[in-house]
Amino acid sequence: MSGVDASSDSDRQRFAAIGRALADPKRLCVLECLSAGELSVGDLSTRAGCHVPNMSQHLSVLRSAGLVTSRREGSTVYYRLSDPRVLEAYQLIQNIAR
Amino acid sequence: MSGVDASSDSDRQRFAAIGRALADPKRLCVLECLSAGELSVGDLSTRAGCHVPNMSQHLSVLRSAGLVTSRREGSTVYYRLSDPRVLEAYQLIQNIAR
DNA sequence: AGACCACTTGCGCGCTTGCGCAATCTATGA
DNA sequence: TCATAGATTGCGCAAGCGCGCAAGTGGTCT
Repeated sequence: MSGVDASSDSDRQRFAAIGRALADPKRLCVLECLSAGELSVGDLSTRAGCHVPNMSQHLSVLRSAGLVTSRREGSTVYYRLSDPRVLEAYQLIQNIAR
Repeated sequence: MSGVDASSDSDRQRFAAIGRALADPKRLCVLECLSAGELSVGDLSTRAGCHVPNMSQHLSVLRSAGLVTSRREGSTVYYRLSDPRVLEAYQLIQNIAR
């Protein structure tokens, strides 16, 4: 438990992918917005203050990293956090940054 | 506690800086190595399998993000984790990646 | 069918990053 | 003082990222 075992290089590659997903202010904004529940791409883009295609790309990064999942209802796609630990990690980072 | 308050854009910028620091496999390797205690730049570079100048740059990124601190003893510089929460955050990311 | 809405994808452009290499700085020795 | 070891900094290049824009896809209406 809680040991810090050495990781293989390919493991670290996957961990780094999560780091990259957390490396952009707009993507962090998305995580904050989704903490209250699922939202559509359009909603997220207005809250983050960017255009829809741009938001779609950011969401693609977050989804590739496994931080969010999507659900389609009619023509609109709703995104949600895939795991509560995602929020834990973000809050930890916020605390570290003070 | 543990509320997810909306952050200002400049706050998210700082949080994202920590994300970027966690976005590289070699830097994650450094965090693993430093989990056991402080190490010199030369030691870290051999463990990460890279050249000393490259490691120095990675350490500069980690230090700018506030994840590590340095201590000079004679001509060698020792780096250590600045906060145990840094390791917590990394372990959380490892768990999320499954 | 056609028009419309929500979203995704592809392209092109700047900017940033990671890297190797050479040069430089700092401290310890002879 | 000179030489040497440890670490940092600057430079140049290839690769990657964030963005806007245009085009394409999937779904819902009349």
